[in-house]
Amino acid sequence: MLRPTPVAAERAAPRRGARDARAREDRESASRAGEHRALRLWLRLLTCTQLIERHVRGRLRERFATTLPRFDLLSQLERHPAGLKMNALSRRMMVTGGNVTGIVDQLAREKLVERLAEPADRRAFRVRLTRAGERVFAEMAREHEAWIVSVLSGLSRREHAELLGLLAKLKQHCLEITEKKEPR
Amino acid sequence: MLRPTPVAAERAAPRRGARDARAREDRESASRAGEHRALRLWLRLLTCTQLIERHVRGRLRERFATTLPRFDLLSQLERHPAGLKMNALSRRMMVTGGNVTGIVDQLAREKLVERLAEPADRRAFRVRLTRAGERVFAEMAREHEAWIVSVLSGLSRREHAELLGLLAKLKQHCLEITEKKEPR
DNA sequence: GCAGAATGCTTTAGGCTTAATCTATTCAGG
DNA sequence: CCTGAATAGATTAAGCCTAAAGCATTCTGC
Repeated sequence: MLRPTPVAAERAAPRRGARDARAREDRESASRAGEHRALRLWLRLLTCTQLIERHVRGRLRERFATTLPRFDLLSQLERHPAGLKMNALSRRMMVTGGNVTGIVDQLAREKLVERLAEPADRRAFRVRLTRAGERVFAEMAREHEAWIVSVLSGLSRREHAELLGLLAKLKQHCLEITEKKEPR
Repeated sequence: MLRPTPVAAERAAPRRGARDARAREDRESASRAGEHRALRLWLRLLTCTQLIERHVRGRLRERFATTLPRFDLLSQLERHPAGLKMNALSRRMMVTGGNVTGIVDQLAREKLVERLAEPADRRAFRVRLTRAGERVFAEMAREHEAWIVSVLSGLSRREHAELLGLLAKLKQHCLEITEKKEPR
């Protein structure tokens, strides 16, 4: 039971060389197979993420009339009670600074976050949760965790660990590649 | 070696019952651990997808002055030379119909796709690649595959298969959950 | 036939996102 | 000091995306 070939069924078993008319396709079959493998993996990764993301967005919307970016920003602040600067938020959320400006504007208007002057640097300021923000976020976070647990409950504890490990490796490699290209 | 507790290092090993002051935290530690596990897995999945997506978007932009949704739409059409109806595109791309309308409008303006009347149903039509669209897409697809292969090259062939299998299971479970909630 | 439901697509309003550009402030060398 | 570079945020224009509403056409059951 070392390798039950878990996805063997995916290729329609086109016995090699069985169709002369398709010789051109067969010619590059080795490298093509490798490339298709990567492509399929990427598409599946994307699909999974989108499915979960859509699920969560819908829930946030119907339960709390809010959005994922807003929730994400609040959750970053919740992990940093002293507050975060705009560029720190931008880096952690993996979005551009202009984007953060808009979201903070909204949340500040709703009194869920506040901008605090940074005495040491008059260009910058700290964004921090208000009391109301903490209360509202705690409520949302509780349900949010339940949604995630539920959506991932199709995998066993062990599979969770395996997936986490594989994604760690993938993430590390992505960071290396993209850092090389965009040294920033 | 049946369960090497792969994520054991992540919690600061609070020996059970060793700290009376933390009794409340320890009480729910089992379920809390499960929840954090799921949350961390989800965040990592999201990060990986975003890293790759951003990489690809940047490349498409700098190399072909195009965007991922446009590329995605062309690639769907490339797999269906006879053309696809709008709602089929919408389903395959996992976006709403109104969105597809806008992207097809653009691509049609650039003469990369064309709308063909559907004699059997005058409400609908087929969207199909033009010759120019085929040519342009072939060029892009070639490079795109190379980017994906490169970005996934940090994992071995075997790890690719494992990841693909785990994601298949996850995807299946997501589909079941979201279908139940939104029968559509 | 025909009324009502369903379907295919578009439009609209609003939020997210980016890249590019701008202003204000800080920093680094001379 | 003072000038130029770098940094922190905000702004802008343009594109993606959604949900909801609207229009035209087709289907269904009577």
